[in-house]
Amino acid sequence: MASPSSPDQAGADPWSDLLADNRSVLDRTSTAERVADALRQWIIDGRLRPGTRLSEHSAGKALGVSRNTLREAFRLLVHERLLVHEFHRGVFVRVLDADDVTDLYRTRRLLETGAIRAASDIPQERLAAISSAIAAAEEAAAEERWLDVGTANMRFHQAITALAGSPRADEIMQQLTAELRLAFHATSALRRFHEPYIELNRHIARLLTDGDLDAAAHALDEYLTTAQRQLLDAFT
Amino acid sequence: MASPSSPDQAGADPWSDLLADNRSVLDRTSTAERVADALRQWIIDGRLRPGTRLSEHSAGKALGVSRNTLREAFRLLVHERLLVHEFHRGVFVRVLDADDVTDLYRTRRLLETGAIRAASDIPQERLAAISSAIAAAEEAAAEERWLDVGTANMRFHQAITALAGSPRADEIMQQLTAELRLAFHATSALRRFHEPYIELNRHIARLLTDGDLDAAAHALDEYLTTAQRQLLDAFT
DNA sequence: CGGTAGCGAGTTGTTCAACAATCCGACAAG
DNA sequence: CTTGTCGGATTGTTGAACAACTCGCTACCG
Repeated sequence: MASPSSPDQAGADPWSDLLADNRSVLDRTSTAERVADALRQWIIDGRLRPGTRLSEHSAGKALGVSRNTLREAFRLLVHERLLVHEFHRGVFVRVLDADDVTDLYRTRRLLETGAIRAASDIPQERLAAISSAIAAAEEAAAEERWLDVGTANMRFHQAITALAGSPRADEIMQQLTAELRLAFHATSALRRFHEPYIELNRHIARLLTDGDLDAAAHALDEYLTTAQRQLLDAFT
Repeated sequence: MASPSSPDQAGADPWSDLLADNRSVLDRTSTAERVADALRQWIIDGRLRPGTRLSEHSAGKALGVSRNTLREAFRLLVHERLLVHEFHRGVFVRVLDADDVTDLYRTRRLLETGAIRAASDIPQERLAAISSAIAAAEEAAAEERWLDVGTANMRFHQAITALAGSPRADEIMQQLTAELRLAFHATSALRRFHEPYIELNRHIARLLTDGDLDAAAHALDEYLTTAQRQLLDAFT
């Protein structure tokens, strides 16, 4: 149903656009991908703790999919570094070590400060996306929903990366932030880890709207350094 | 066989090193990954042209693996963007468009110039890796093996990225270069595309050894701009 | 007592066969 | 020339089967 048969009612122009949108939505109905989406969300939410083993048999039965399909989903998440696959031993939710955290921040610094420096003539909508993320973080903080604060905070950094205008950079950043969640959950304990950064985010956003890219990049660099140190300290 | 039971023969030290090497070789013997490696190499070499369709049945029979295993390999390469998967239609060797090329260079610029700027006190071995890549390119160029020139050229850029000292950045860069091969093969025709850049690479390497990071980053930026334009032009 | 060899249960790696869902080209009808 | 419709071919997904492997347990031996 909803077939493209219903014809020339009004001689409309904007057709192929609408089609392109729906295509991407309808096409992506693969069971393996949906399973991967679910698992990813569980990991990000912390419902699956790092180190947890995911047995193919039980996980497959729990999700109602076949073992083969589940394996396809596992492959996807292994490639995203959310799971690790040990040959003949199974897949586990990844547990990050200090080196991982260090590298994660190193890469983020590369991407985010690079995105700022590469940006010139920032479009209004990109600034709006940044502000929106900060506002969401503030709102969540006011209601003490710290997990959501973390999510909004990540959205802020993704919006920063988006300044580069590069789909690939965006995707890489998305993966990095998902990975970073593993670190948060590994340390756990700190529910208020994100709070102090909201104000800093505001500051950076202000520098960006003022067009002072260099100062913004510098502030972000410092931000990342202190955040990294704080996370590493919590790692004991 | 080769079990760690054989004990204290000689009080040898260099054991775990040798183990770590072989472990990575022996452990990762997954059929799917080996299939993916083979396919990846074929794509990079240009033996599988962009747009080629890979039917599960025939490809599986050709490689002597089951359909399920082949699917796992496909998933891997789809995630690396070397293949595209269209639902219920099959997998194809990816064909890049102009936007892809633009974005590829945008991301490279982010990573490579960022790596240079982030580097301070470049270790000797990293400089050696860069020089080695250039030397390999010169050698291949002298013998007119242009495909190898391209490979060496990519190695140069990977060595540049390695200045950041980030495993993740390295891996991202490796993926980007593999993807870029698709563009080269899509345009084909230009066998001498890489040649003029060897000298430029030398120039950048010299700036790096002199410690003039800013100039190096700037030169690389220009390099990428012209390379991008040239590739886009060849795209017609 | 310590270590080690081997057994066995459970899990993963891989293949195979089957069926449902879907795409594609061809052919017929308007 | 467009629009249904049909059938073959391919993909999506499942379930079962067997081989290969890991891990904990036990019994054996020094």
